[in-house]
Amino acid sequence: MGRVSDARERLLKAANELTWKQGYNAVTVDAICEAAGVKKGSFYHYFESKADLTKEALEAWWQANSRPIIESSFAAGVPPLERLQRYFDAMYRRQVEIKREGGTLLGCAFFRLAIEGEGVEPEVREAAQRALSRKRKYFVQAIDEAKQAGLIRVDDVEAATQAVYSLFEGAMARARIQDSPEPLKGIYEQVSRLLDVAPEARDPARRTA
Amino acid sequence: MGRVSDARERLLKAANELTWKQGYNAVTVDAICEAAGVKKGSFYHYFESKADLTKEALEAWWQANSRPIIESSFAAGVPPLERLQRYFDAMYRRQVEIKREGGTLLGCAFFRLAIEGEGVEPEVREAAQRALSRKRKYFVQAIDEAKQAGLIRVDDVEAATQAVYSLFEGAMARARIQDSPEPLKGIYEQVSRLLDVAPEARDPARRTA
DNA sequence: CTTGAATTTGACTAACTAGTCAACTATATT
DNA sequence: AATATAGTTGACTAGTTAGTCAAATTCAAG
Repeated sequence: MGRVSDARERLLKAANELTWKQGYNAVTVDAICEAAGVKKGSFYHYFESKADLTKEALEAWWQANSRPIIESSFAAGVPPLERLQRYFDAMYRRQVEIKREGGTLLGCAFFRLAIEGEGVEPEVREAAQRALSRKRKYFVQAIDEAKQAGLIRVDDVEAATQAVYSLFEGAMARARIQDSPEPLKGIYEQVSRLLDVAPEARDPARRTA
Repeated sequence: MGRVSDARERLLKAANELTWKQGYNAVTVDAICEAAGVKKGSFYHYFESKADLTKEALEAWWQANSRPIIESSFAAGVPPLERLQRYFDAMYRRQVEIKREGGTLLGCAFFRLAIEGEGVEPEVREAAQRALSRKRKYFVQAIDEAKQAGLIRVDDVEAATQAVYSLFEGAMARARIQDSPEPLKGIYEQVSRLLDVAPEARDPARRTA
């Protein structure tokens, strides 16, 4: 019973866009409401607080955007190293598109928020960290499988995985800082050195044997 | 003539500490004044605005803290690869100490600020970016020298340097996010794989020949 | 068509925000 | 000791902030 509305979804979307661009503390509830075309009274009908909205917006963003992209790159049938390559490629293209559409390259929304540290409600930070940790698991699994399949020769797999993930997130963050996709170029080549990819497994997209 | 005061220095110091921990927008002028033991009227005697203070605080921090540390690691007499090793080591120890002293691991103050993007005055962001770019130059030079000295075998030096720097900043940022120095462990080993360090030049600190 | 729950609205508060200012105080220099 | 100058103070403004609320509106379901 009662009327129906997509105001909640519009608020989640607006919150994400603004927070991704400007940061948690720079974004006001009023600005989110205006961007969503929703009055403040309605805002508090749907969400308890700004922190509550942001937390839910992050989770919704993960489910609706990040997860589909990452899962299509890290699909089960794809060979482990090619998963990484696909993902780096997808992220490069995505960031270029974000910049083309919105004028600014934004990097990773979760990393952006998680790094804010104190000065952001713990519940929000935790939501961002949760998403990052889910993302990292895809890296860990792919690299583990690559090791088991003998595609990489690295000894300390855990340390190498840490490095691969740091390199990727670092490049994404630097791309944002420089407002340019440049740091994201050719990541897979660098990663293949970190993992000591066996020569016969190099450049999996082009391999024939 | 007139009286003397260290209020300006106290303000710079307080601004840096608070902004590093909480971020630019989460920190208020009132909070900075209170931490510095300075009344608001005095604040505006020394600085035009919050952005002005932050900008100057970043520059002062670079000159008084970051630069000395980086220059002692990247000293001219030190072999290029050992410079990197020294720097990673110094940063690891420093972050551990910051966490011990302040309860939270803070990572890189400039990276933290530069990543905020819109929602921070351009002058402030530019000051942070300037510091990051100065830092990066030490990496570039060391790696160039290593290449010229035949210590590394990597072909695309520029791409490798980008990766080394992304890996380092990514690890620092992740250390902050996780509030743990874990991602900073053993970075040099990973870097030496990125650079394809010649076996005879590995682990420069321990080399005898 | 009635009902009643879901949704919308705009005016409201109380706290906080950056920044201003004129009067006041201390002191280095002469 | 005089005095100009640098530094200090606290009360002030005007705008913004997150969050509240009671009344009005809409519409799905009976």
